[in-house]
Amino acid sequence: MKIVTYNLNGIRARMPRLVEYLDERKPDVLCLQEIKCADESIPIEDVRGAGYEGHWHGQKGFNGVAVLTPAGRPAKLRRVRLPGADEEDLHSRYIEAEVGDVVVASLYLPNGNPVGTEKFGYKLAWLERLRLHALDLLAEERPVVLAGDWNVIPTDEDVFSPRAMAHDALMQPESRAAFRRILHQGWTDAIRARFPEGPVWTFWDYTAGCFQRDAGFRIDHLLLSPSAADRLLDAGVDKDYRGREKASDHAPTWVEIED
DNA sequence: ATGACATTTGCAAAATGA
Repeated sequence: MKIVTYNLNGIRARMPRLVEYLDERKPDVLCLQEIKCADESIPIEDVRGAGYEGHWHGQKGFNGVAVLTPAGRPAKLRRVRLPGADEEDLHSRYIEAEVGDVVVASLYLPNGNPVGTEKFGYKLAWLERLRLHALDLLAEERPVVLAGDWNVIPTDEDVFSPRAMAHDALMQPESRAAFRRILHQGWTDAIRARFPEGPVWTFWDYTAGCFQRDAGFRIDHLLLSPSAADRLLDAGVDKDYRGREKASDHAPTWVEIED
């Protein structure tokens, strides 16, 4: 079972890449982020045409997440948005579904820049809400995959230049500590389990020729619960999609677990 | 410190991103 997370940066602008990906890689589950589109504007017929169906949690202009599965093997929707006191949070950043015996979440963490503003506070608060929900998910003692754009660079190994990014919200000590607090509940970072060291990038900025000089970082993560980690077969990044025409700034990042 | 570039909204230039 191949589970993929792909921050599209606009589903309408990215339809050729999305359909291509479904055709070529045929993922069992595709978690999308930043579809930047209200539910009623999603090009759903083109997704159907590629043989997929989805649960959508869109938003006009920005954010927006989804979980796609092949038609005829529908996922069962479990929830949209994170639980928590923050009922005024209208950002579409979380959706959770059940695919076979596996729970899969597609999440889009707040970026949090600039540091020192309410945006950074919102990021940390969101991570805390996610931490609490992740505990509940672990308590179910079943295979769970937390897949998405976490907007956290976990360590200095995960960025082309720690110095260049030193003041970015993605790698502040508070962001990293919050990520670790979740990880240390008992989750396995699938990419680091497969590639214990060295650079593995999932994002390359559009500016300054970052992709051409391979100046990227790792912010798209798939966290596996213990029983999902027991079934880990492989993981990777489909980097070639980042080099194609009209590419997203993120590359599809995936894990394969025993079916 | 700024902007490099990209997408969306709305139809110019601002908001958002990372």
